[in-house]
Amino acid sequence: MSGGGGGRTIRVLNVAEKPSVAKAVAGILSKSSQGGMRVRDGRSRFNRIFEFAYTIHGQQCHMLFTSVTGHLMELDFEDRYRKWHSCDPLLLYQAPVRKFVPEDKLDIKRTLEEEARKCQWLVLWLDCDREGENIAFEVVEVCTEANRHLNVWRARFSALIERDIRESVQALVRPNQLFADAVDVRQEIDLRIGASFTRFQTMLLRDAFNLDFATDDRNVILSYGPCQFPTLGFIVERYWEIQAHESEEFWTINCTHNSDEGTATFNWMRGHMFDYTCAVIIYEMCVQEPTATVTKVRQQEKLKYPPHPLNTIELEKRASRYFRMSSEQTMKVAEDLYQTGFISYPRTETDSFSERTDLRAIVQEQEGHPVWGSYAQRLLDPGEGLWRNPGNGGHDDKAHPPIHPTKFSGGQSGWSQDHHRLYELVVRHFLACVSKPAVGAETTVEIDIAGEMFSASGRVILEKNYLDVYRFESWGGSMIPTYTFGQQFIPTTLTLDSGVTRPPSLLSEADLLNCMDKAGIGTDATMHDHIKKLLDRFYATKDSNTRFSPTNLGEALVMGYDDMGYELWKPYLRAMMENDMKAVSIGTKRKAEVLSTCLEQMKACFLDARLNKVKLFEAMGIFFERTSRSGADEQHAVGDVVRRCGVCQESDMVLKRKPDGNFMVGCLGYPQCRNVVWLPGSIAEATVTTNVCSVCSPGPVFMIQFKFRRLEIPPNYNVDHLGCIGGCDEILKQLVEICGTGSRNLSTTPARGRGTATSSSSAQRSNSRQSACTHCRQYGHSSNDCPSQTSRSSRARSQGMNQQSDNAGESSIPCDTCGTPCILRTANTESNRGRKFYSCQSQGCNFFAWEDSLNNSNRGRTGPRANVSSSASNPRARGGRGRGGRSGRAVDTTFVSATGDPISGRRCFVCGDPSHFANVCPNRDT
DNA sequence: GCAAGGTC
Repeated sequence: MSGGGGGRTIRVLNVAEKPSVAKAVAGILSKSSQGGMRVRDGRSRFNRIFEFAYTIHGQQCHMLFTSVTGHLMELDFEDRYRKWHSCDPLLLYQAPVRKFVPEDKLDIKRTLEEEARKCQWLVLWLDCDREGENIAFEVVEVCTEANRHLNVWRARFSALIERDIRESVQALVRPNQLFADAVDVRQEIDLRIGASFTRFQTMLLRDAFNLDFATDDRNVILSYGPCQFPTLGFIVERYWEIQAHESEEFWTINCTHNSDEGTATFNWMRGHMFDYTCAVIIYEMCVQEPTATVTKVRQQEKLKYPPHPLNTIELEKRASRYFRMSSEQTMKVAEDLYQTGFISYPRTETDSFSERTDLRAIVQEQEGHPVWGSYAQRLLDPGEGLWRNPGNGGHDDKAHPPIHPTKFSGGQSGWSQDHHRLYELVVRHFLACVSKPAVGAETTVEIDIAGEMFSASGRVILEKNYLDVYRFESWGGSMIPTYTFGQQFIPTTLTLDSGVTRPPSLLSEADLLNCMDKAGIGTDATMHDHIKKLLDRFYATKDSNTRFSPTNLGEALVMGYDDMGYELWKPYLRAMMENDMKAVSIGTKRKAEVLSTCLEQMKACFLDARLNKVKLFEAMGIFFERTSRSGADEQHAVGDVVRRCGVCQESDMVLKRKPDGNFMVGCLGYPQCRNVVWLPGSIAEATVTTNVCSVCSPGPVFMIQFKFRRLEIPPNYNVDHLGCIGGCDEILKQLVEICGTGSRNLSTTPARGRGTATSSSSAQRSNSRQSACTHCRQYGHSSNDCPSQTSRSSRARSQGMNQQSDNAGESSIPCDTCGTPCILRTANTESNRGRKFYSCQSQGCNFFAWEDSLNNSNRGRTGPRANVSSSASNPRARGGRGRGGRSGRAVDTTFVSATGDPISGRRCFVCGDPSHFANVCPNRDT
């Protein structure tokens, strides 16, 4: 870059990612400025503008320093795709998307525009990560729109430290388009996958099952997201592992030895054995020759190092572990402490301090604290030798330092207990980081009894060092007596003890954060959001011990996708996306290429999931009752689009077949929009074609290929007719006049002469003369004939008995919701293998019913609760989900012991009583 | 009404 060094002062607009950075950088740069720094408000009350003079490469600059608050723009679908019923969710894989500045950011946008118009340069001070680069381009877009002549620069800084900042402003570079592209890719993929799957599974399942946890299940959203689902996956996987665990007995030999100096406990170096017989043989050998010989005595100095400097994930994990504080609450409190200046920025990946940080100054501030002040003093006293430069955790986001105290407090009056705890954790953690490790002396003694090796160890803490201030950690010490190599002794006790294997614990919040961190799910700033989302969505619960279990809903959803064979609930998808993003950011893959490949794959996956929706139904059916109502969502499943709705102007009109077999063209916006076009009742088949009517507007209006029933139309009309519902089709109008519409064919009274028109508006007028059904509020039938009044099972049952599909050999029933034939299929999942079910063949329809639930009047098999208690269909009892339990070990083995006595399995070795094992034998010590 | 990512 060239400074120019001309006499003219240029105006430079500087933009940071957040107000605090704008203030900090402006503060640093204006320090030596002659006129000092002026502050004024922008249009947004949070984002103030700092002004001062500065010289960049000899160029006199009038610096204006302001900020945004994170992303300035949002990505969403274009308006016509934003309503849930506006389109088939499949379309969301190609629906146009747009970036825009949302309402609540318009103030910031106006400030940027106003200031940009008066400036010659724009310098971007966004965080130096991919998201920051993307935000930088959002700022560029807004600013260059207002002033095309702006010279755009990027400042790269690794910490808000004077030297860094002063260097970076003299070494401005151009913003990195590739970094921003990578984020564009992520945003678009997240949006399309999230919205399509969320709409799909919510509309599919919400109204089909009684979701007993929700007060109003109409408002429940069954969301899917590439971060929230893998997070749920971790919880479910652990839960299944626990369910699948089969406890197993094991045996171990323990030895103790009392001496004048105390007691040593020696552990069997084989650990434990699952084979009782083997364990007994070895134990007998030891008992026969019990003399122990010391084979090794090792003394070592051991160090216990203080933790690395604190980043967000560690803060959340430790607050959860030490205080049982949720990650969400931790971040809330940390944000508070940050806003009030007590701690540094709390969203950071960085766990090593820059060499330029004045660590001693931070310690110095704490010297006056009544509790840890004296420790801080010791740290700064060279005579104590307690100081140690902090370790490097290996993470650096290049934007923020590790979390550390920035202002002394002996406790503020307005602080909650959580504020006190968190501040204390941050301070003690920082003091620990710059302290020497604890030092211990560890002694290990190994002995040999009849060829079996045992070991004991003891530890003495020599110097506590950082443990003096970091009260959250401890380092247990235990003494053992002195032993010498070759020394021999007779053990005080030698026992054969039994134990049982235990399943792993449910995941704690710290475990969960760990899993997410390792798998790259979410960022330091969002991980707690994903966890909270699982609780908000009723996918998981957290107990008082901060341990997570899946709810029935969470388990059912994961099980459904798992049964489909998809790993949508595993972290691989996110990992793959992360790899692709990385590739885009370094230029080895192109943005468009990654987007199209990934979306193509996800679209195929979405289509397949939709075809296999029965798996989701099965899984949900295990935990929840089916509803008797057929919800509006289900009833108005997507059909082929005929035209845009002229009434609501928002949704599509689609061709549908009603339960009575008649056709109609209805608006997907139902029930908000009730626009409908009734068609003649004499239609046998109707298919939307790709032909567009050349007459009707607004277009396109896709024409429909009709096939009429010969005997129901006059002989001078063709059976086949390519028609239009836009109002231009005289033949269709005439047939409606002659045959009536399907809507009235349910009624026993002849419909002739009452149907009038096929255009939307006149159809509405015509319908307005009829009264709506009092049950379902639909027109076209009375409440006596309302399909929703007949129970699904009895209707489907009778239909199922009376109707057979025309397809050779295939049994079918008309779909309860859309009338399309439902083909009888056979389940092949573990839980329901061989069980028959009906599934609607219409791609957009969700109807599903077990055959036995339709045929058995007592519905015995279908009660979901019954399934839960049945081990055959209960996935919780399946085993094999996780690591799988071992099969029960062989018992009642008989062998002859060293003493010649027969010994059978599963009895106490000491007294022979089969009711207990040796470790609890009352006679053991005798 | 949907995601995840910034941020107040």
